[in-house]
Amino acid sequence: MRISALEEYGLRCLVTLAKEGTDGMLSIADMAQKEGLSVPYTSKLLSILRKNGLVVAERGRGGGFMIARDPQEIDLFEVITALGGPIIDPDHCTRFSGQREECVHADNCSVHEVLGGLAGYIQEFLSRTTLADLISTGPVIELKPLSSRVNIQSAPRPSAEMSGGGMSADAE
Amino acid sequence: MRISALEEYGLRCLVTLAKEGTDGMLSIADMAQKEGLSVPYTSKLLSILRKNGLVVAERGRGGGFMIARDPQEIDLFEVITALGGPIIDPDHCTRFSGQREECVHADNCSVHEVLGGLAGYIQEFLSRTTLADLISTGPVIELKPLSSRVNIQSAPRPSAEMSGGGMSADAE
DNA sequence: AAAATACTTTACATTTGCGTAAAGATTGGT
DNA sequence: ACCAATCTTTACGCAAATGTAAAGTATTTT
Repeated sequence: MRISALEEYGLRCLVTLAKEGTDGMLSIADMAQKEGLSVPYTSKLLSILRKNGLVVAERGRGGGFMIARDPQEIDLFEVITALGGPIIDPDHCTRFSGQREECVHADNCSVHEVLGGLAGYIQEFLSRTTLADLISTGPVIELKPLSSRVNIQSAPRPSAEMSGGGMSADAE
Repeated sequence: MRISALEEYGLRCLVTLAKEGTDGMLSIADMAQKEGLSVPYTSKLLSILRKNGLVVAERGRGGGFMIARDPQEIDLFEVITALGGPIIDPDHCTRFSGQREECVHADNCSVHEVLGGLAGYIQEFLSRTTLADLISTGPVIELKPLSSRVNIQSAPRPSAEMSGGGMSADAE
């Protein structure tokens, strides 16, 4: 359960483009420069965003990328989903079926249910935050309404450790 | 942003152990059987859970694994963190620094802030759900209070479950 | 048109996570 | 003691994600 590199960097690029306004344009080189990323990687990133309708591209001399819509009309759920795929796969149960064809908990799976609930919960948070919220001028973001924050990073971890992995996005 | 295999399967094993009660014991072979996983993989999973203090192991003939505490005392944040690492890395900013030594948004990073907020939000959800909530007998899990759900891929499922009897031996 | 600019696509190397396999260590029964 | 059951640890192969590289396509300027 963590943010993938594509999600992180892609969101950043989008925020940077949003700051340029709906008619401002940035080339791949510009963006790479601004974000401290390599040109090829930035290229891939913007390409994914374009294929998902979040930015529009213009080719040829003087070309570049532009945000596709008003930042207020782009929420983070759309962005994260575009870059990292769905929070919970539609084929969750076949993906995590272990050695069998079908998951042993095919029906009556409390784990799947609670994780589905979590996915919805996350979606709710992301949906009510837009790019516009991320480019407001204040030093600290004012998160929308009921964002009940909690101190993060405080679970005890006795020993040993492992890391979970991310997944990637796909687009046409 | 998705659930890793370790998180999914590890949580399932823990739930299965929780159903056995605080004095029920399951061997790796039993668990592999019950969960439809391979024996070596189950071994690794339970080993991680043990190192994180979520289960206790007993070696030798008649040995196996037992849940470490009352299911009511184990919340999902601890489980997910144990299996998949922190939602947001403490070294988030150096991990996602692009080509530079330090992230270009080192300070004043609205993206980092909102993702930190998301992590806290997720933690809040996971913290208020315990293993006990996942082994209740009702047809559908009753998620704790304010879980503002949104429709997503999780269909409600009927329930009729039984937990198989385990084997037992004495505790460590 | 030719050349320069800039996006587009495909292919590839590297790293990380997933899952398997095999050898080691500990306990209990005979 | 010895053997069998069972957890423990380490090492390995495979697949997916990360990031790079290079060749291709479109547009504008001269």
